[in-house]
Amino acid sequence: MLGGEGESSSFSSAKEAADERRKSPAVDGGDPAAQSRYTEHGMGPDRYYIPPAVSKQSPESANPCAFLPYTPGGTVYTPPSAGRYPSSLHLGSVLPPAGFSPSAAGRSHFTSAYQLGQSPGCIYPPYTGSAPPLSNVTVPAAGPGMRAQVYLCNRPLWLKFHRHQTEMIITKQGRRMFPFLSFNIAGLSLTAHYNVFVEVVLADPNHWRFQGGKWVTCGKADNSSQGNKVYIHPESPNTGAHWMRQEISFSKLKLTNNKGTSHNTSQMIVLQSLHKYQPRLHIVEVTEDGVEDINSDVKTQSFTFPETQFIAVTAYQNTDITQLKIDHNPFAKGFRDNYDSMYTAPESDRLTPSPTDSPRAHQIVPGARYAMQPLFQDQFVNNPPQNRFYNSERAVPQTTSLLSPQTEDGVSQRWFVTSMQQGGNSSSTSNKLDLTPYEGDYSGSLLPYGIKSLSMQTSHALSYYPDSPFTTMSTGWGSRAAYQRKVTPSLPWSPRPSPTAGFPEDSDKVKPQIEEEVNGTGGLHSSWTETQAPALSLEKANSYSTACKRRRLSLHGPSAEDSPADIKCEDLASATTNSSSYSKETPSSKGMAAYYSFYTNP
DNA sequence: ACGCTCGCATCAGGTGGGAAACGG
DNA sequence: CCGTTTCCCACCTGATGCGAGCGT
Repeated sequence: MLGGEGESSSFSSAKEAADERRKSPAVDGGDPAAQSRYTEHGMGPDRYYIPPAVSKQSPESANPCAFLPYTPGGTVYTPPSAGRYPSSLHLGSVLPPAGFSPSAAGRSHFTSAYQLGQSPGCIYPPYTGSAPPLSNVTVPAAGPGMRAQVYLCNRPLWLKFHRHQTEMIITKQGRRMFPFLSFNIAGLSLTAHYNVFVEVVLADPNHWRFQGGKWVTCGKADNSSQGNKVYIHPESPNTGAHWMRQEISFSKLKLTNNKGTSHNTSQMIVLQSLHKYQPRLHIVEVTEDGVEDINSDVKTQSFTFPETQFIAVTAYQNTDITQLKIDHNPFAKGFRDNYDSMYTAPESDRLTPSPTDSPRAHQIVPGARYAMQPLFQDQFVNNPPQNRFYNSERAVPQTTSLLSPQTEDGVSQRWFVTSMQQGGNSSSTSNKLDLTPYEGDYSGSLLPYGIKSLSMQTSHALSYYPDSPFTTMSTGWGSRAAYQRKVTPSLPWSPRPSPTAGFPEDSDKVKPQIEEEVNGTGGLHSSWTETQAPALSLEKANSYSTACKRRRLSLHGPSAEDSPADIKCEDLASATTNSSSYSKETPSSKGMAAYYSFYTNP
């Protein structure tokens, strides 16, 4: 995939562009000036985000799949002294001087009030149904001033954590988020340049404490926090085509409690333990040099996904969260206690974690991880494409209908936030994401949920990696091949050229891409399944059993009903009989067919 | 001889657990 | 004293380097 000649040429040009970009203060994380643009400067940390209250279903909600019933309304809790808009964003000259009032300054703030429905076949009642595939979604024609739509790619996984109140470890040296933020963006101008970054703001004005098995408020939050609150995506600035081409992952974003950290500030966001935070995605239109384009009507758009709220901790408090982390985070595989049981399927059916397994399988769904890891690793519930993690947080161009998981049945769960003005805030201060819509289906069909998620990730997730399984499967999973194909380590700012599409000139391919994603099938799929079944080595399994002895039990004994993590592979298999694909005897050759069955058989 | 593929060893970095240290 | 933070540990994965084997 990356080996193409055309590709290399595009890469070189991209590299040059990257070099140019590095000069841009806006993107060079190492440049203080650049940093200052987006880092918190005097803008108090005292900005709070109050989750949107449950809203009445919007008209769109009529079509559960099309848009989530959740409300718009994410509001930003603004202490008297705080500015209304993301304070941490000190954009200086780049941003309109007068406040960041969405309407006034051309900055829009969106919450996940709208989520792109997945499409028919969605297993979650609230979402399923007539959800239109992406193609049917009203996506404004790309162009300057257009409002973007953002999908939280791994929303299902986030929801799993959210149900237990997500916790994120913060350490002095910085700890990556898990789940991490991963988005798909649509509606940007193909040729315009944008900076994409995440800001983490206080979600509420309280200090939290884990007591009696649950989180309770304990005094007021310390608003004196200081330090960087923004993480600029390494590939910023880049064209809209580039951002829309594949998922945008923030897997390398690190959280720290070390205010004095002087290194890697561009990769670290400073938080305070026991405080609740709300990540927000910002998309700022800039000039090619990374300077905000003052001629643009819509300069900045912000998106908030309530389910990504989390409480920063230095040590996990809720064992349910710990278990979820262990179950889904490949790097924590050593702590899994049920590793053996996970691989009860015939050797031939065991999908080896490696090379696709974990890291690539980051954020996998519990059940999925055991069986279709490689396939599902990504977004669905979770898994981000591998290269996003290790090569550059960014995906590979979605060439062959890999763009989106929302294929066919549109099962792909992309939660989409569209232009929703910041207004309409609910007075509710509840920090809980309103899961009403989900709870029903979520708890009731949790299993399916995960499964579906898994299936979804496939195409998309894989697309992230230059050495995506899809790209290499045809020739086998040789780890070697995968490695060799990995994107050459490039400068952080290097725009990642799309192997198949030149950058950014090929932006016109984005559209077709979307269409592909909607139609979603790729010949690659079959080959993928055929080659992605490397068996888990017994040796590995054995070594793992040792680790399993260290098993840790949840003090609260998460009930099976509400602890997704407890769902075992076998459970999934049985529970998803409909989705025959999950059968232990599922030959890898059935792969894709089975794979899709997940979607088609809610 | 040269280039390529493959396997292995090594290293870096990520993970949660647990004990020790810290601080109110 | 108790809650929180820090540090170290074992484990895991991916990346990288090296040498062996093979074909041209």
